[in-house]
Amino acid sequence: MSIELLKTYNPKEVEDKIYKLWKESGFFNPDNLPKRHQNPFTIIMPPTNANGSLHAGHGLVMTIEDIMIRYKRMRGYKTLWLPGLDHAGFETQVVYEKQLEKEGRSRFQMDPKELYKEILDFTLNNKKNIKGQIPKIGSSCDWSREKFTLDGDIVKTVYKIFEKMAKDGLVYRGKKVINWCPKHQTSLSDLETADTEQVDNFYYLQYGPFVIATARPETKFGDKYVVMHPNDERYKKYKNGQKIKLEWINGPITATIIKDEAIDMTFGTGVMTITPWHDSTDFEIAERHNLEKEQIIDFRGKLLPIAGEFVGISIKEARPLIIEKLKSKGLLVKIDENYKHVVKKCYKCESIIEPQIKDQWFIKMKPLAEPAIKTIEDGDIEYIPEHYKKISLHWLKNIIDWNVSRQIVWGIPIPAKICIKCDEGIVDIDNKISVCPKCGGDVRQETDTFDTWFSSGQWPFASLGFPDSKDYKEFFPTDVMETAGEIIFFWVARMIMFSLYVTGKIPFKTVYLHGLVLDAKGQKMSKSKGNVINPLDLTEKYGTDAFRIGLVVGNTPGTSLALAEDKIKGYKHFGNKLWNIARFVLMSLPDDMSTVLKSPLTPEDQKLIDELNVSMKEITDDMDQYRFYLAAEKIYHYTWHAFADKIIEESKAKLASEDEKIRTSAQRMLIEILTTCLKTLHPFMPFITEEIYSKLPLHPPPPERADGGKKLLMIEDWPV
RNA sequence: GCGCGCUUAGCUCAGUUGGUUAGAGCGACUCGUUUACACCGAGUAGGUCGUGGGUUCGAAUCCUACAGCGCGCACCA
Repeated sequence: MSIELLKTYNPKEVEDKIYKLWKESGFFNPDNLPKRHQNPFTIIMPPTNANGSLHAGHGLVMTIEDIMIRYKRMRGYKTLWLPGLDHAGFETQVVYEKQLEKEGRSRFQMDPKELYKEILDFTLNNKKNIKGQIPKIGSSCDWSREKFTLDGDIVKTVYKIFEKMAKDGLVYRGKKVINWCPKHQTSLSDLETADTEQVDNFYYLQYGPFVIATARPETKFGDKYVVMHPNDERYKKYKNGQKIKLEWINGPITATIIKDEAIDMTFGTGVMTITPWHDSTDFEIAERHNLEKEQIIDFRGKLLPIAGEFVGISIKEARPLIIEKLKSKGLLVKIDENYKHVVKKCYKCESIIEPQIKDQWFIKMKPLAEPAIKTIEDGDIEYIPEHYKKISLHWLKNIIDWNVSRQIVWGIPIPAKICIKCDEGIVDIDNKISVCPKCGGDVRQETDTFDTWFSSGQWPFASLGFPDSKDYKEFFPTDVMETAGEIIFFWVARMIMFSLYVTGKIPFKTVYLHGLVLDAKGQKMSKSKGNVINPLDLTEKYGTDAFRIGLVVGNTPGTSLALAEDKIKGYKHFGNKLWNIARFVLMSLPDDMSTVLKSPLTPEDQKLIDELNVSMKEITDDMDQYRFYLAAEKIYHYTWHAFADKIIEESKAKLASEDEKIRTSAQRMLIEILTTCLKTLHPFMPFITEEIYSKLPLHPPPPERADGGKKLLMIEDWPV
């Protein structure tokens, strides 16, 4: 054949053209696929946070999911990959607040409506930007079904489910100790705090006849209950409820003895005073004994009037001053300077979380977790890698109620009214309630928004149009949820719970979890370290195909991946190798292919085809078992080191043979192996394979093709 | 404290249900410009598979103890 291909493959010339071709074919949309595509295969894309640009992790998500979808599409499934974008509540609000800070502004000086509008503009901008970036990875998702987490129908579903939960008694609003971030001025769920070990001073203080120990003297102003274990022999002369008078930080007080089994007799002195407003253990003790609770620290992290002379001072500044005073009063017994303990911090800004009592909306989790535990234990959901199953079960079995209220504007408003008189919270999705049903008082609109995971937990069925849509009926439950191992609790476990509760079905049959994408040295990427890799820089430099297969080969699910540029570069070379293989094969073929395609194979060539089929069987097996890291490596190895290095080298003699049978057999063998390699490589390297495929002299397209004869590799049959 | 991982060639990692001389990529070294490709080809070196014990005809693979590293969860003041 005459050949017009250059010696070097140029991704830039090819990629945009090919993506356009795919998109225009309509095959991203399952409804447009040819007749043979009957059984649905569905992946809901984890909605991409619309608060920045695509990062390396997105590159991995888009690649793995596209591999799954392209493979199943070629195997004849009716494939739906539903793309989505996420308003990403708190995450986005944090990003935006940082931007405000840089501009010397603050959200606390802004009208909430104005702030909301600004963040909305910011998000919509990012959304547009990201939508332009996703195709650069080659993602064959169905853009006609794209969803955004703030779409009207999504919000409607979320409201309905919230109302249902309220009716089922799964929602309550209560005064409990919550995690308060003093910087972000919102409560956070337990998952949004990070435990950090640190070394602090541990102060032993004289409290009447007792010595108590604390790391937080600034909370001790209001401590008027002293607690010990009922079985502690050392303190058996003190009786529960007994009053004692003692000198404390700001003068004489009367303390009450409380006996409670929560006390660890072996820790410290076995005696402690409690601060129920700022500690959940203390809160529980206070609840058990019906004790008074008093706020000591305000929501900004400053001391309240109960602290007397220290009022208005921040915790950090107050602590040494208080210790100084205690010392001068002779109440400081000793200081242990090596006290190792764990403090909770805001996972975004690392501010120390200040526990506070606050009225918040909670979801009762035990009734939701139990069916999920059963389903997972029954093996209805496959976890890849499997150990995530244990991790999930462990979390589900120890689950605690979920605070879903956030004091931020960016998110879905909680549809409820709050009674101004008695503080009752009333779920009101239709905005009809104007009088408190409990006390008859006036009500105000709730201003808190939902934890973003409350709505994303409902994403698989909400995005498909639960409960009445055709899509929901056809594509739910979905097949695979592919997402980051990091959000196994935040998202995966909650989707399972929500889905079972709302639809009675599992949301997906398989969970495939990938690890973190790290930099070449194996370090976590962060803007402050300056080691962030922009995936689009790599696709620009080495081509998208090289980026994709480089990301997948050797990357076992669940383990983090060091993204080395050299590796991507290596696969660019592979792309070029493939390109030249195609050039060689095409050069070796005659202009008229009709005899070649029907030509019988010599036993020697037949053996090569048989060996190819054995390899393909193995690769198909790996694909079915989600071992893409192995499948990719095998097809790479076959193409380069079997096909190019051996089969093609040996074919040169055959092609030069005097015997026409040997020549045509070799030609047929070459085109068949090349075609098979292209098909098998297509999920990993879609652009170059599609481009080469379009140049091959092939059989006429099968008659049932909906595309009127366009030879798109994308919908060809998978070999084997 | 409880739980989950990881430890294999200089580096990054595979090794699927235990089975012949343990693999790949990158890197190193030697040779080679043969007309598909130097983004190439032919070849070489390099590992007591973290340590000790056990199961087995046979273990990198299963069990157990220990060590080192990483991560998650937890209300020890």
